[in-house]
Amino acid sequence: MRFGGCQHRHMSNLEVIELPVLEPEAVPCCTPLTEAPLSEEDSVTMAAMFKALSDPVRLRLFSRVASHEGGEACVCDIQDVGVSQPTVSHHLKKLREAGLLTSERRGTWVYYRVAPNTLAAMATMLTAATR
Amino acid sequence: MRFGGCQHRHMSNLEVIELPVLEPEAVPCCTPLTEAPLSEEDSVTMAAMFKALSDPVRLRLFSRVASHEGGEACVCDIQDVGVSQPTVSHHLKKLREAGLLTSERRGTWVYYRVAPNTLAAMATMLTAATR
DNA sequence: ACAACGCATCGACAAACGTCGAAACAGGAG
DNA sequence: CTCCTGTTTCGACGTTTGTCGATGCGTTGT
Repeated sequence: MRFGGCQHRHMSNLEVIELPVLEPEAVPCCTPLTEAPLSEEDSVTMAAMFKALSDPVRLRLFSRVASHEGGEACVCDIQDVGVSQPTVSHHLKKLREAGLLTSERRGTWVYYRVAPNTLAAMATMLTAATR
Repeated sequence: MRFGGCQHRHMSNLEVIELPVLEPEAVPCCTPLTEAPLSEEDSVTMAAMFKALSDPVRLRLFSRVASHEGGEACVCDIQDVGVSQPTVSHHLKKLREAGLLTSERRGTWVYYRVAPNTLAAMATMLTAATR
């Protein structure tokens, strides 16, 4: 099959090779935005997380990973978002560096998952701020 | 008093003049990011909201407004964030255009408040995504 | 009327960003 | 080993962004 590509549903029991991820267990901060003004240091940390989701393509890629069955998706499953494949890879790297996604290679494919900690921090800042 | 500036705690009962605000009652979207992949249109809308908080200075300004007593703050109360006054004004405009803040002029001063709707949309996307 | 203050706008500039094609890298299949 | 496929990295390019000083506008007080 030449063009059949990506007929694979999360196959388990394969050798797992970790790819370099910046911060494995980093839960950055924070208190809700309404409670107290952000410190200069925390603002830099949190702004970087928001910046990761501040691009439409990146946001779509992230939502595709987050909503994918099994909680993970390989690049080939989500890469048709209207930009070239190198650009997709570039955006996934940004999401990884921001601590929003993790990735691991299994054979030929690279699978991305949502890193829950960072998302939780962002949610904490916003939810309590909704009054 | 020459340098006493900004000794004013939310004085009520003053004539209120509305400044131009882009979207008064616009609640953009959305479903949580884990539920379904974002449409291309929604991704543009939501990315713009995240982008508004993607700068450290802007995030600090927003948190200062959000955490200020009375739920509002005038520019002079929050403008010492390490950048020039025109830059502060520029960032506040960005936050206004993104639907995150509203502003109104009362006498000499301009007061900013948090617009709850937009924040709620962002929180909705993130909270349910924390699993 | 005039000066002083608070805030917004304008124009300019360097840095950062999103995008692409070309090339490199990694695994699997023949 | 060699080809093919999936993914990342590399340069390059045009656009956007954050920042500033100078200027303008509206209000207050003298």
